[in-house]
Amino acid sequence: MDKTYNPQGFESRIYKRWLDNGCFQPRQGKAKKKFSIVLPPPNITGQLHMGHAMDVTIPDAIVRYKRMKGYETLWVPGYDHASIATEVKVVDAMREEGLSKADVGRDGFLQRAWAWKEKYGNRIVEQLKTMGVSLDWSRMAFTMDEKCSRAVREVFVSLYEQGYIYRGDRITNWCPGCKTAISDVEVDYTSEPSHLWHIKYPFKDGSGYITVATTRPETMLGDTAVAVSPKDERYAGMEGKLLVLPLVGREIPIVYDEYVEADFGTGAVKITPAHDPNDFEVGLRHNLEIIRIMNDDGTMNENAYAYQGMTREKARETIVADLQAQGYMVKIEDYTHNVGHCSRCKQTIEPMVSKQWFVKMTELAAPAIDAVKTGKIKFIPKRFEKTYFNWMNNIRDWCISRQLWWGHRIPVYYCDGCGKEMASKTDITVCPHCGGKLRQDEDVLDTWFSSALWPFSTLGWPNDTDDLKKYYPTDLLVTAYDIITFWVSRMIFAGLKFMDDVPFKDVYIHGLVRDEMGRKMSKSLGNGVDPLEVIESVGADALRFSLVNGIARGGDVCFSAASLNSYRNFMNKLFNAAKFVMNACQNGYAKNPKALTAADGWLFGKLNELIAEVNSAMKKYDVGHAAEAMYNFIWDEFCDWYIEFAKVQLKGENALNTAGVLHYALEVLLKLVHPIIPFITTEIYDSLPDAQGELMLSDFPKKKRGDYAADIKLTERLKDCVRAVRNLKQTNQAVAKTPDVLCEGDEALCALLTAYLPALAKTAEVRHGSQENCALIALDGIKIFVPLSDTEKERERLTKELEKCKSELKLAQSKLNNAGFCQKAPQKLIAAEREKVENYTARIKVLTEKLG
RNA sequence: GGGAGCAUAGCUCAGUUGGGAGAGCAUCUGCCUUACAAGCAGAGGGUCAUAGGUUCGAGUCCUAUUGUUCCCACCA
Repeated sequence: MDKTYNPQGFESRIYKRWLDNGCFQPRQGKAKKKFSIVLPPPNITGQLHMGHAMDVTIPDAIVRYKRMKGYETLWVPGYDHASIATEVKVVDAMREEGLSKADVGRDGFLQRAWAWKEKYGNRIVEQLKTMGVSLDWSRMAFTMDEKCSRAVREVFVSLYEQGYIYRGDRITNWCPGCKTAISDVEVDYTSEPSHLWHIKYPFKDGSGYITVATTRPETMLGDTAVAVSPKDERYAGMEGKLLVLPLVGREIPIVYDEYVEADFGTGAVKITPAHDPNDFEVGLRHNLEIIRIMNDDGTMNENAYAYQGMTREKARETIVADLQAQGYMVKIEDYTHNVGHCSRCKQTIEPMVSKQWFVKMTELAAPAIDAVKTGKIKFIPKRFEKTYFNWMNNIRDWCISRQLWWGHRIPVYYCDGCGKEMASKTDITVCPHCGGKLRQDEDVLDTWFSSALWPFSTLGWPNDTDDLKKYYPTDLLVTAYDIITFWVSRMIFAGLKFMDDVPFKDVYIHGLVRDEMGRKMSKSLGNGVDPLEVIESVGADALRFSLVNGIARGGDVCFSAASLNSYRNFMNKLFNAAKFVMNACQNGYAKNPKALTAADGWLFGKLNELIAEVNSAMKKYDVGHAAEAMYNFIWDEFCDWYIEFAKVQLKGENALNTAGVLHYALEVLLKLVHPIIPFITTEIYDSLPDAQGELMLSDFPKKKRGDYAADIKLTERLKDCVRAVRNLKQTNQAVAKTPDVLCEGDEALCALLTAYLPALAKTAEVRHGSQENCALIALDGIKIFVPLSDTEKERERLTKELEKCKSELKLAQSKLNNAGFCQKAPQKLIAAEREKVENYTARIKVLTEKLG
């Protein structure tokens, strides 16, 4: 072992050893049960960030715990092809060479994309390893590898043939930057100042006009009606009346539709079915013409009259100017509204009609809702079920086609000969119906289509593999709350549909990692903390501990340098405690240590309590609670108390046994805390005398047999006495630096004071007896006398303490005098209050006597 | 507009089925005690957002209010 804690010196060495020894592969254990879990696949474009670090630390702690508990444990790694994100990066890279997608063509582009994936895809994987994750790398999966692609095809064709997948003209969120449809969840809305333009739409018969209000005047070119509320008296009897569209001259009707609210704007809405989702619905109801006025890149198309070729922004500007010039503009109000932006390229989303593929969701969602309702799947914390239900109950059809090249190409073929359309699990070129030539659909699938299958595609489905039989359904999914809708809900319906069983039993939702000021870590703010830099400076264990601590409520975690520092210090503490133990064992130690002293028994008993607490927390996946309990135990109980006791005992006749107790306790603690901080524990365990095998493959500690209640009680009283003497020494200058101490009362306690007090509170010898001119410490069953050079201050202290005792006594008595309390409170509490009365009465007597 | 979370020490947060509030950091004081100064010991600091209610008893349960954060919807 090194002289100081130096994680850089051993973390990578230990990880390599785990890999070489195949420690992460499942093996049968004592529990005769399996525990399986899949990793949320990070994007191949990604660099490790704190979100990943969190995604990985919690399950790793749980997986390591289960493994040590004797479960046959499998944690499946993999990564995601990230269709749109990757395509954007590859396009960017090509642009630097002066090339576009059109220049290189589909095949050329895909070649480049795969090359890109080969080059960068592994980066995130290597970065994950520095976190110490015990993923079974031999089962590494990729959403576009052969296995996963086969699953995607199987699912698509099956859904297609069962009629769940259809193609249709629908309004989608069109991104003119990425030139593809994107799903609702890929749109970010921001509130932006703009205007509400009020425009005159004259009647054809010359009898005046209607004023419509709009936030997007450029879309008027595609208007095919004006809608009003049927209840709006201002427009009574006008249904079907024709208007003349300004600048265009097209005649459009007034329609009545419930969607319009009479009290907003002018009560009249221009209807542009091709460029607004609500208008589209109105259009369907009234059988209106759909006129698309923009190209895929957001410029105005051939339906845009004089404005053809202009950008959206330019067209708006020009149209507004023209309307004003021709007297159609009634007024322009300032107006703030929400504008959608592409979450990838940030361009303004254009709702636009286009031909897209959809999955019918209502029927598929029903069993998925049921699975959570009936408790087959549990969310932890439970409140996230509401998010899930809210989403699933209002589910809309899922637009699964993307106008991109990087991804799973939609396996639908069109025959030029007979015009038939078919989906196929394998690539086909000749029409099975007429022998004609087939064309495959140009679009690719939404990335989430393949990740929805992750829990079974990674295990080999649609083949009936051993992995699938053994490990599906998985036991747990750990992820952040921001992808419940994207991903969790889709895995659930896919699992139920194709595996006829839930994909996982528990969903552990954790919060997001924020910065010290509570802001989301983001590239644009530049406030992201790089986990790799953290590992470089303080080690992976300190990072893991700081991520795991304080995640109790599924709330967000603020990552601060201060707390990271305190966990780094904790690692140092553990390291040094281990050094002390090793030193103590140098001259041998008892292999089966016994509770020869009260302190020994106290430690055994407290360790037993800790083991129970950690087990119960880990069973509930409450890693944060377990971590906190161990932190406090190792620092306070083990280091600050037992090691100090041990320093005394090691000088005496029980030295070998004491060394054995230390050895035992350290081994138990290393095993307990290993799941959270695997590196440092392994490094120390390796150095422990007589350690055998890999710590991560060893059995989780069990309670030591024996009843230690009495030892615990006695030692806690000893601790009280030590603290009281320390306090006295610090607060009263009339006490000598190493005072003589006398005590009388409880024999056993007096003996302990004689043994330990000189070392722990820096006193001279402790003898039996009593003395005048002393500070008096009166605790339960014992009196401690410390000589004073000046008794003035001591009188003050005693008076204060007497007052305190009296008020405590009064409080306890008033509780016991309360009839309601005595009748309804549990017996244990009543007894405790009675004991208080006894103790305080005794102490008051002693103090009163002393004060004279 | 709909829904959810949060409000506790100067700061960041714990507080498990209701039984007299805790930690880390920061502050102050004393210690180089041979595992650790990345440490040890001691101390100060909170009307648990506000107002009601249930209860023998409320930080904890209920209602309302205020502040704050997030999710969903996307009203021209």
